[in-house]
Amino acid sequence: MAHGVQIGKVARATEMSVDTIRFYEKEGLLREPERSEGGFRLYSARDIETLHFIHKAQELGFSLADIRELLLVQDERTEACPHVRDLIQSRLTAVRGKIEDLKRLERHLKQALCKCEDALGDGKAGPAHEQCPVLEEIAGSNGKGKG
Amino acid sequence: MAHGVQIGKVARATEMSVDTIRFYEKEGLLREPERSEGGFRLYSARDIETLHFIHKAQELGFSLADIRELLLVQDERTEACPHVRDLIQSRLTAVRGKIEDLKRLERHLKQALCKCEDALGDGKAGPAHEQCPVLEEIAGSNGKGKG
DNA sequence: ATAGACCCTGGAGCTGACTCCAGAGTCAAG
DNA sequence: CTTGACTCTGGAGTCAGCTCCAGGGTCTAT
Repeated sequence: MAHGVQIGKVARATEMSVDTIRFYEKEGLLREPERSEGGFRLYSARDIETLHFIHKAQELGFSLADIRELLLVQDERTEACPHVRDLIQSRLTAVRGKIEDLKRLERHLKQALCKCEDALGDGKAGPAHEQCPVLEEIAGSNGKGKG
Repeated sequence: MAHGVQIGKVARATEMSVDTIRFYEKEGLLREPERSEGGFRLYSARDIETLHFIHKAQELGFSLADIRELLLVQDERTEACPHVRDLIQSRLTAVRGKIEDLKRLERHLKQALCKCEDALGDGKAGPAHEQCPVLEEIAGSNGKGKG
């Protein structure tokens, strides 16, 4: 076993599960590794790099489909950039949109939480409210949403 | 048909699909509405309010399971607040974490994009790069990630 | 009575990214 | 040679939140 590491070790090294690694292979993200005589997968350092790449790219919000493309591009090592740039551009736009959404969401939740705590603070030994103010608010403000 | 609106109209009013509304009923988010003689669902104004509530709560990032709870709490209209507060609190924490993640992601993507554009800018009529700098970077920085 | 729009049920299918399983084979150590 | 850890395959299952479908029934207008 001079060349290649068994899948279990790779799994431990990359903090992925064995199943996940096989899954990536099946999905075309990881090339088919060499095999031992008995048929065990034997991975090279390069494969482990690929797995790290996948992990990183995933953290950057790329889907596995995106990553498959990135990896292809990496292999062809030709004019990758325009395509990669577009991928990144669209990712970036999406991420920015999401951040805005979440900030709005955060504001709403913060308000809701304040109301909740106000209500709880004053009704110490026996709540006099008919209804939770937060629920009322979610229910109440019908109509606009996109603004 | 004095009482109740058919599902199609409700769908249009709430901008949900007919299937979605039936799905919410099946999932216990929407109570079973009255029926016409022939078996058509007939919704009341209150049902439509519930659907708006679901929509709003979803926008606030609550899962359908959360929303089911919120709705239950709403019905019991007793001491809802502590429970609701906890739900909101955990939502808020999650949202804040996500915002941080996304901001980090945004920075990375921005950097990546800059590199891409630099590379494209100079290799106008025939790229002299062996490899896209962005891909190299994703691949390169192995090791730390949580810091 | 009939056309056409609408609605019914239930059950399957979809997306994305895994996760789990059974039953069989392989490998390293003692 | 046996034990026990590891690996193999193929396929099914999971989660959330829908979405679609067939094969029928209902409602309304003419």
